[in-house]
Amino acid sequence: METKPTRRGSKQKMAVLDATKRLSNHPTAEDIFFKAKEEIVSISFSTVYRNLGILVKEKELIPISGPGSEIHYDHVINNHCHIQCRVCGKVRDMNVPAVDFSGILPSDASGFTVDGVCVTFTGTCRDCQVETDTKGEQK
Amino acid sequence: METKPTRRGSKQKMAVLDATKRLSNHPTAEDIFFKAKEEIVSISFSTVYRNLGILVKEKELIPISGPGSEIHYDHVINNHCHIQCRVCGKVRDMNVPAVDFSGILPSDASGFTVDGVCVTFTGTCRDCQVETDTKGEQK
DNA sequence: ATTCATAATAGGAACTATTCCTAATATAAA
DNA sequence: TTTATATTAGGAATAGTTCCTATTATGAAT
Repeated sequence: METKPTRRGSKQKMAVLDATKRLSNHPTAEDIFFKAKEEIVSISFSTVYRNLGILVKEKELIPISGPGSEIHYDHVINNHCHIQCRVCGKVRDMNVPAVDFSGILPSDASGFTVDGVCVTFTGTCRDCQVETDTKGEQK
Repeated sequence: METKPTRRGSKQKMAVLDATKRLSNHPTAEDIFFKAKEEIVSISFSTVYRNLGILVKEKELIPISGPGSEIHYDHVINNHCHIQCRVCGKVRDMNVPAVDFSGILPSDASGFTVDGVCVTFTGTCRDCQVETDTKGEQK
């Protein structure tokens, strides 16, 4: 059968994807919610979460999780690394080659099948370095 | 034990560290709480969390965060990779060389200072593969 | 040993991110 | 138009973690 005319792209789902792309720098679900609200005022948080989950399964987005509890989303789906600021939680891309997990042997993974890898560096972003300096802190 | 208790290592803090070591395989705060309870019945969740935070700062433990929301803790503090099962959340060590971030240039990190890296592979552990097969699923 | 200042505690409330539930609505196919 | 089903908004529920507070334990100084 050819293209099944199902509801593959509801307005809300498209709004979620668009919002993520327009924000462009690893937004959280909350960021995406407010951005999508600009298009569809009535959109709800659960709709955002549900569609984010769907878009991740469809490989339109990748989730990034680091030391913070929030999940960030990236519409750039090629294999690359991220760095997250320990202070403010901000996430940025890194210009270092991503880990290639295609060569990982089953034995290396102690019985696991491997389907992905998430490389997240941690550190302090420029803004937060400045703030720390200003306060003369060091903890 | 009869060693003089100092402020630096309260009974509870030591119980938290011991529990993590005895569990040995990347326990969550909850796992550690119940294990530590075997030593100190009255220990509370907040004491576990507070001491886990302290132990991480003191570099006695490292926190592991992956696709799931829970933080796992590792008492093996040398640089190594982990793999987490998408289905059950289990974490295991990986026999692949860890990413060496000592050569990361500031320019690569777009103004960030880099202080660590977390490499977490994702996949499905043997147990969960079996369960999936049993159910005849494939998603 | 008693007093004192303070570090650490237990317990629980509060918080945050996320998931779940349900009745209502929108959509495509018949 | 009718029907079956996907999707929705809204809010309740959950899970993991942090925060708050009165109380207790500790080491130092008397």
